[in-house]
Amino acid sequence: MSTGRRLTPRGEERRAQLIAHATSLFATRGYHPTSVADIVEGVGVGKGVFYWYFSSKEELFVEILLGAQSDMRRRQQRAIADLDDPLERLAAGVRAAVLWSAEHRDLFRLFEFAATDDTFADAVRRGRSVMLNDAVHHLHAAIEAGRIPPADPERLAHAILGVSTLVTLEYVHHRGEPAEDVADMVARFCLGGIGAA
Amino acid sequence: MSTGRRLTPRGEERRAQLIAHATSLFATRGYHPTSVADIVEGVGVGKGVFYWYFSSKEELFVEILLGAQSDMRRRQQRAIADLDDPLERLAAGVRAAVLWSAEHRDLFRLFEFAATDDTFADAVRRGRSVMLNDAVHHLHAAIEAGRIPPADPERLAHAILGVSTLVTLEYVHHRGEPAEDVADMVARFCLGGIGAA
DNA sequence: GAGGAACTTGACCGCCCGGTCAAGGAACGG
DNA sequence: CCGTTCCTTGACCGGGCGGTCAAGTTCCTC
Repeated sequence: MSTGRRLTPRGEERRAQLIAHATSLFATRGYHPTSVADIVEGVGVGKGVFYWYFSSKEELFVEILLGAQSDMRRRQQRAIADLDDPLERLAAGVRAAVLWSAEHRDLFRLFEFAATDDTFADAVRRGRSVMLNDAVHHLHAAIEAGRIPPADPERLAHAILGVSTLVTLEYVHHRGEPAEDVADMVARFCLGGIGAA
Repeated sequence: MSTGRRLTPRGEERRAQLIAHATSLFATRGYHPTSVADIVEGVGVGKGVFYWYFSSKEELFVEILLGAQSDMRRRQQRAIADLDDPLERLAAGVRAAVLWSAEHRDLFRLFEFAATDDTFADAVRRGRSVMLNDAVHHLHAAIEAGRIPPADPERLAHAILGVSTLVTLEYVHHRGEPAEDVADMVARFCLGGIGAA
C-alpha cells in the first residue's frame, strides 16, 4: 500500500488531514466542483502542501477510493470468517456491506459518483468484482448443495449488489432509518430473490 | 411541456440538434467535463446559438432529464395498460424499464450521474418517486390479495429498482447481452424477492 | 551549530470555463 | 423593398481552474 515516499509523523498527519477533508468535500459537493484550493483552504495550509503529498487531485481521489474498497472488504471478511453455511456467509456479507455503508456515508457517496465517471469507473468495477466473486462463490456452493435453484450465480450477485446499494442509499442515508433493520430487509429480499426457502 | 418560447421549424430543429449532441456528450464524458463550447462545436454553430435556445448548461441538462423520465414513464404505462393482475403489471413494468434502458443508453447514464450530483439529485428523486408509486400500488394490491406475504411495499419497490438498475447497467450496457433475457432475469429475481410463488 | 531533508508558503502561470453582446444575415408578411 | 422577428456569429469578459516554483521555515542528525 505504501507509495514509497518517506514521511515523518507530522507529514503523515498532514496527509491524513488532507485526505479526510477532501473526502468530505468530494462527498458533499462532488468531485469536479471541489477545487484543490477548497481542499487546502479547509485544512488551513498553502496550495503547495497538497502537491507535496499528492501528485494530482485525480490521484488523491483514486487513493481514497481504493482505501475505501479495501476497508469495506476487510469488514466483510471479518463478518464472514467463522461461518460455514454458504447462505449464511452470503447473508452476513450483505449485512456487513450495508452496515459499512451506513458508517461511511462519505465513502459510499464517492463510490456512487466514481461509478458514473469514466476516469474512475474501471477502478470501481475492479473493486466490485472482488466482492462479487465472493458472492458468486457462495451462490455456486449453495446451488451445488441444492439449497437454491440453479441460476447464473454472477447475475444473482449483481442483483444482490443492486438491492443493497439502492436500498441503503434511500433508507439509511436519506431517511436515516436504523442500519440493522435495513440490512435485515435487504438480506431477506435477496434470499427470496435467489430462491431460498 | 412547452416553455412558451416561439420557435420556427428551423429553430425547433436546431434545438433538437443541440439536445441530441449534448445528451451524447454528457453521457460519454460526463456533465462537468463537457463544456458549452464542446456542445456547439459538435453541431457546428457559434456559442451564442446555445444561449438563444437555453438559458444555461444546467437548464439544458434538467430538460433532458425530465424529458427522459417522462418518456420512460410513458413506455411503462403503455406496457401495463391492458393487464389486470397486480403481479403481472409489476413484472411488465420492470421489463419495460429494462427494455427502455437498453434502447436509451445515453439517457440511462444521465440518470446515473444525475442521481449522484446534488444539483440534480432532487429532480431524479422526484421522477423516481412517480415510478415507485406505481410499483407500490401494485405491491399493495398483491399483498391485500394474499398473493405475496405482507411487507412494506415501498421498501420492496426500492429493492426492485435497485436490481433493475444495476443488472441492466452491467449486463445490457456493459456486456451487451440481449435486453429481453436480462429483463426476464430481473423480473424473476424480483418476484422471488417479494415472496411470490 | 552546521547542514540537509522534510515541509510550507502564496504569488504566479497558462488555460479554459460559463456566459454576454453588438453586429449581421435569413425569412417573411405587407 | 421595407420592417420586423428569428436566428447566428465569434470576439470578449471576469473569474476560477489545476498545477508550479523559488524562497522560506522547521526539525532532526551529527
